[in-house]
Amino acid sequence: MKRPTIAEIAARAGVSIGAVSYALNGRPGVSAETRKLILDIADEIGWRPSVAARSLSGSRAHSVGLIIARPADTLGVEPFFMRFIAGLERELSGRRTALLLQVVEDHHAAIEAMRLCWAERRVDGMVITDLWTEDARIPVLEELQIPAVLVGRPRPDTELPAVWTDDAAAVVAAVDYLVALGHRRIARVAGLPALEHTQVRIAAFRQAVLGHGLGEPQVVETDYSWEEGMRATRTLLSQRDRPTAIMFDNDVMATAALNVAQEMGVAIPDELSIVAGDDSQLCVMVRPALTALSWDIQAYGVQTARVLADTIDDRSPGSRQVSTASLVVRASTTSPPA
Amino acid sequence: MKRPTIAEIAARAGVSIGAVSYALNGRPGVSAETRKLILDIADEIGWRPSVAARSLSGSRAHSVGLIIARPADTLGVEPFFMRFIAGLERELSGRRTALLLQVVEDHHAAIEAMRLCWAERRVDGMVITDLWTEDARIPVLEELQIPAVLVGRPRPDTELPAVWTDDAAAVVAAVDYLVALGHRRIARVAGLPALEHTQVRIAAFRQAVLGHGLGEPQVVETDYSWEEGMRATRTLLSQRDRPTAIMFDNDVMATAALNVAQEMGVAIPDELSIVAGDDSQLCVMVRPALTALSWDIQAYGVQTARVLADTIDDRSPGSRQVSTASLVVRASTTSPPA
DNA sequence: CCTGATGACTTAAGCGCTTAAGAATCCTTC
DNA sequence: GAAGGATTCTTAAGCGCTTAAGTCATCAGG
Repeated sequence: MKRPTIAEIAARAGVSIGAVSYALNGRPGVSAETRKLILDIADEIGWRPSVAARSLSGSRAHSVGLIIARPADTLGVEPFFMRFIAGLERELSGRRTALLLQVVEDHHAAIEAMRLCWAERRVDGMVITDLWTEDARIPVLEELQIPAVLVGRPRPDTELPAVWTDDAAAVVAAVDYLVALGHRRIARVAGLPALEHTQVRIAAFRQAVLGHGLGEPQVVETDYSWEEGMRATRTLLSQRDRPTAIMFDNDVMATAALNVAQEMGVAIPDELSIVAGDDSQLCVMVRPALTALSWDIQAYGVQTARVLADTIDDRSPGSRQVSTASLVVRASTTSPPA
Repeated sequence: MKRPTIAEIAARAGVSIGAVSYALNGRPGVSAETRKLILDIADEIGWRPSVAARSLSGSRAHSVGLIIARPADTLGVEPFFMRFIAGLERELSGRRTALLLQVVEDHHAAIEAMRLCWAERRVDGMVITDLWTEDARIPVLEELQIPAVLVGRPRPDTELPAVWTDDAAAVVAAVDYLVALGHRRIARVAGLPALEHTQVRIAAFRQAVLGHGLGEPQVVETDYSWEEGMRATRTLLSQRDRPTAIMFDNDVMATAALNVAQEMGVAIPDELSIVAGDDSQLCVMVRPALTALSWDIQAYGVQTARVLADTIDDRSPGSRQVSTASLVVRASTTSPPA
């Protein structure tokens, strides 16, 4: 029941382990005949290389790391990560690379986890999500020279490749849509202000609204949670000149808004249009179903894995953009009340 | 910029690498003085053991595997896994053990992934979720003698330890609650019939209903998805003597029911009471908020990690039961119409 | 003072694989 | 027919760590 090693293959084939290694790795130095014999034996006894051994000599861990920094209870409802991970996997499994997942409480713990993971040589590279405007992980990645790919737009403060989607364009499209419906007072409930993409979206939103000559729009910042979505919506709807449309930075908060509106007697979509910043089953589950910015998260994961693999192999892939989100119109948006 | 090794520590401390190894592992054979010196140096140069090297000699990978078999798009909305993983991590990180996550399409692929993962010596053990009544993974685990823990009740077909929650008791409690409210026609929308816990819950449900002298109850089987939740609800509500209460096997389907009911003009909870089988933010997000069976998934993860660690260390921990789900009453249940 | 135990190390083998360097064989080529 | 070059292997070192076995003081007991 011992797991077979190349030594066993070598013994059976009557050659040295060196020859076996060459054969199995498709390198020159063995005749076609011998190679076939070795491969056949390996196949027969079900041999698989020990990652530990390969890592030790080849100095490759054959794994990549993903560290998610979120308080545990916020996790789960956000469908983003599971989709993204599924995408990563789809690409990684073909490359015989494993995904090491870590869930930690906060940014600080994430950096510690990163350092540890790297020091223990557990991974060859890392996927960095939830980028902050000022992100303390970047200098650490550079200091330790960790191959990594940023899930977010390319940054001036690093050479690290990024995989990104044109958030700005998507936000602009949504604003254009609302304006075309006749809305003049459009507000935004943004996510964590420390996150880079939050800022990008806010900026795009402002520009779009100003571009339509609608004056400085209102933007409320939150932490992406259900609770803050409720709070923000309440704040916005309690004002005198309350907005006729609100764009939310994710689907969870948009759902929260639905409840607040009901509670406050604000009809949706007749008195208030709502756009969710992420699309997921959640948007279809609620009534009215939510108009949302929909993007292919799994494809995002696939691309990310590819760029990371290239980075690890020193093929410096450069940043890559994936398709822009598209607006899926459902029942939560319509023209504003006369 | 090279990562430090024990050889460097040995050189600096003026001792052999053997001594360093003993000191760092807290084993006898070095004086307190020398030990302190070594530890200080290790700390100073930021040494961390290379997992690869430890794995090779110690024959421990210091990782455990979790393989999730779900079509990618079903993933995400179900908050279960993220919570569960967060629980696993909380326990594992303290044990310097990493979590290797794999997401595959189906059961068959899961078995392949298991075999590969084990053959490559990537993990020391595995967490097995979504157990089937007849589960092809069990014989494989036994054949390869893979340490594993089953997330589900102990089984007669294996010695593998299980971490489980008393699903039956929870279901019975929910039925009792509905009966106490006055319901006499209670139906159940169950999850995947191939899954073991689905069967357990169905059996408990039947028994409870029969025990109250309410006759054979109606049970519809589904795949846990939103779509089938809709379909099942439609089926149940289109009958002549339609149920006055329905218990769903998860939160997603219960949410779907809310929509179907609205669509069919069935008032909730006045004309139909709904109980969700899982609790999550989702249950609070919808209107009316859903009465649900709530259980501490994170704690489940923690216990699972513990039992797995013990299994790996050969401390044959035996199965462990975690706290039973409790019924959280919200707005979706009330007495049946007169 | 010698014996035997104990403590504090060192030595060296080994985990399973990669890979540079060496050896043996065969084929060219002038 | 000898030198040079391929081709096909073997040898052995090394990756960073663990650990059984060996060495050498030191010290208590008789």
